[in-house]
Amino acid sequence: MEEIKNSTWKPISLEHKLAFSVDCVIFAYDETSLKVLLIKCNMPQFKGQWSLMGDLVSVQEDIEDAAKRVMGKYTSYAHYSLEQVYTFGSVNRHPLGRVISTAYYTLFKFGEESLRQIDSDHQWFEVKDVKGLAFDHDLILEECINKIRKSLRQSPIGFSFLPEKFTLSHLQNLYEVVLDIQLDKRNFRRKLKKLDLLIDTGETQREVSHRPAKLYQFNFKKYRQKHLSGIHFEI
Amino acid sequence: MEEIKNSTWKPISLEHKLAFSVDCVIFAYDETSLKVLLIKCNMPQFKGQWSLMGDLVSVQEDIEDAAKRVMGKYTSYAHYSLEQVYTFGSVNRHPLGRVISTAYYTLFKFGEESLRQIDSDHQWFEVKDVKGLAFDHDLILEECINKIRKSLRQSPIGFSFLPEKFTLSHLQNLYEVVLDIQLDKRNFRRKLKKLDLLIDTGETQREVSHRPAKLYQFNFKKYRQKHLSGIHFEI
DNA sequence: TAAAGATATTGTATTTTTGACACTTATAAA
DNA sequence: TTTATAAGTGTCAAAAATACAATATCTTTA
Repeated sequence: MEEIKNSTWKPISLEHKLAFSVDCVIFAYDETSLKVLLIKCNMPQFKGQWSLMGDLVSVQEDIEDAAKRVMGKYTSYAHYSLEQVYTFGSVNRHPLGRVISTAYYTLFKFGEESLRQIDSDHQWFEVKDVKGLAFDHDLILEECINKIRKSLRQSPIGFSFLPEKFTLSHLQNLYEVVLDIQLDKRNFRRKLKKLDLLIDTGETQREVSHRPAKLYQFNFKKYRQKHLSGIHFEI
Repeated sequence: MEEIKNSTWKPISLEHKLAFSVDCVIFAYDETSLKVLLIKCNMPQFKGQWSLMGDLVSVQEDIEDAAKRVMGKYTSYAHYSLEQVYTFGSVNRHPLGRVISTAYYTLFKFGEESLRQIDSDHQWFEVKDVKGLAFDHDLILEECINKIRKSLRQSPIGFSFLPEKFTLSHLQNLYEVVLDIQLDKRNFRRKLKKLDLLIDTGETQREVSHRPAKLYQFNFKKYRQKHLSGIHFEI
């Protein structure tokens, strides 16, 4: 391997070679709660505990590619959002040695094709019930939840949770569940109308035993235009 | 060194040992512009270019401690804010090998003791004039500027730029310079009064050749209380 | 086929917040 | 005492946020 030198131009020592990983928080939303996918930790130090999905990053791999690779075990990640959240670098965060880790999260689309087969070592949990994860993963999850809540209000990531066409009630429910708040139906709809970022598809729901709702699509193109002109988004 | 195993319990290979650095963006504000401290890059690949301050993180060092160590060359960092911004992990971002780097920024207090002696290899630049930095530092700086602007509006980081006691005009000027906007004096003051986070010290400016302004302090304690109760801050 | 059940859709009145705008005041210097 | 300089202050109109309830449309069931 080629030699790396530090800023004072001395050859890099072993002191400066360490392991680097990505930890991926896979969120999903099922109309009643925000869920996170966890895996059973097989390290003796964390026997019986669950952890986030993660893996070491190889020297020839971009960290974002590593995150996509980890996500890719569970879904066709290309369709989903992927956000870097924070990098955790305490010396003792990993019991087997120095591992710095960057956390990413992604959102699973509701109503589309489901996960690739997951074995009994994997399980979905409601985020509000999660506690006692291995490593510093409680902290990582907490930061990711904070970030997703902030982003949900200030960017259009929520639409990644929903199918391409959705009703206004679906959208409102998503906000209520993820943010854990109650919203007024009329005020919510007025706000979205003023944002002017939804396309009325002209279609309505099928096979529901009540008045069918109109289906909308998010207008990503118009959003990007507004975003580039510095127009603020807030729900 | 102890052996690290990856998630499939095979011994870790050299493929998973790499170098990790921190890059620090040191901002300062001098009443007329937002400035950033840069250092001349002494690598032949970037001859004549400037770069951010950074260094490799050693295996026994927390990444935040490494950032403080880098900052500490220039100031008594303990008093200053330190924010992690983003981690840059492209395979080819460093010409001498694989180096993943986490970016931090800090804000220098205006009007307090100045920098430790900096040599001719260091220089302050107005952020709006900076271009053509070494490595991917243009990108890193851009991300830090975006973050600082966002944080300035949504958290009380601006006060880290100011001396403990400041006038409302100082504060307004800070917002105008860093955000590159114009603010109405009366509306700005009304907003701050409603936030109810400033303490009137009872003191006024000394030795100014005009009507002396009142001096205020930021009420960090009250801010923390409000913040914990989920009350939103926005200027 | 009529009634019941379920969810969708819509408007108004009140309060709060924002944005635009100009004069008076306090101090130092001339 | 006059002048220069920045500090400090209030109102009106528009926009946004909040609180609140009746009607419409579809399916299911009696």
